[in-house]
Amino acid sequence: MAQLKFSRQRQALIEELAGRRDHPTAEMLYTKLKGTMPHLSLGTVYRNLSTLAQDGEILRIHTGTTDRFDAVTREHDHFCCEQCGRFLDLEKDIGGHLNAQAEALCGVRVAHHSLVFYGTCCQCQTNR
Amino acid sequence: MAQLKFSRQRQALIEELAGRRDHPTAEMLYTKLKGTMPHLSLGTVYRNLSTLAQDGEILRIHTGTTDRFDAVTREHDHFCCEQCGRFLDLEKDIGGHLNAQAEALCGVRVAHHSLVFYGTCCQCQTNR
DNA sequence: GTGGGTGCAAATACTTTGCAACCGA
DNA sequence: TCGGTTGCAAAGTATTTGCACCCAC
Repeated sequence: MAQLKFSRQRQALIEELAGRRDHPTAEMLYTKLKGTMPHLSLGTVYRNLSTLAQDGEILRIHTGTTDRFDAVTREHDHFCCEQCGRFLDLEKDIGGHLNAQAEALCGVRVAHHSLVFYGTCCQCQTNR
Repeated sequence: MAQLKFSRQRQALIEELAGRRDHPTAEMLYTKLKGTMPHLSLGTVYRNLSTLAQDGEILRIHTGTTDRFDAVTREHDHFCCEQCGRFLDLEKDIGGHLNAQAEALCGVRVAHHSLVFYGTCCQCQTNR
């Protein structure tokens, strides 16, 4: 992979993502940044998010529907509400446990930041 | 949701899935069954897999790329090799742990069978 | 000037859906 | 017969990619 060159778009993306805790989708970031950068394109957003995620600068979280992104790369997991889509942080206190098991079973180390727990959040449970 | 009626296609799908341990994709099941049911369509496969998963008869596993399906609904987790796509079962001995944390944090119960751990399997690690 | 980055649009990958014909109860 | 199911094709959603132009170095 070649050397990264500075770009206004990537910089804005990094700063925007770092400033929020709601694990936005590519579309959400695009819509927000489009306000100040009218010519920004969705392809550019995806391109940069993919690059940054590959370089480990940010997290890309697969959810089954739309991927979410997270500037917090400290090891932690996530909870996704299957009803309302709310996406929350979970602290990680079970990493060692998981890795021990995965390693014993198939000789791997589990990638950090890779867990999403699905369920129904308290709000949605109340509304049922 | 209306009452399910018997169908050859759904029956074949259930049996095929029950007979394998490789967590096939919809496409893989379609290709296999197409051999004995030439008129089978991919839409039917997806339709039935979605129904069965909703009814809890089978598991639908989101992987970030193509969804995988599993006839084993006993509570367990999965490991996905990000390099070769190998998809393995992990036994579950941490369910209580996870649920306790999730419940304390956001008042939810985590859905069963929902975890996929990403990493690099031993084969792929050797080849690097 | 050169090579990486961008905008735009088209393409891709996966999955769902509308509809008329079909089939199980 | 009635209503769920199918096959087929078209649509939908999320993401990637080709290409000509642009800009950081």
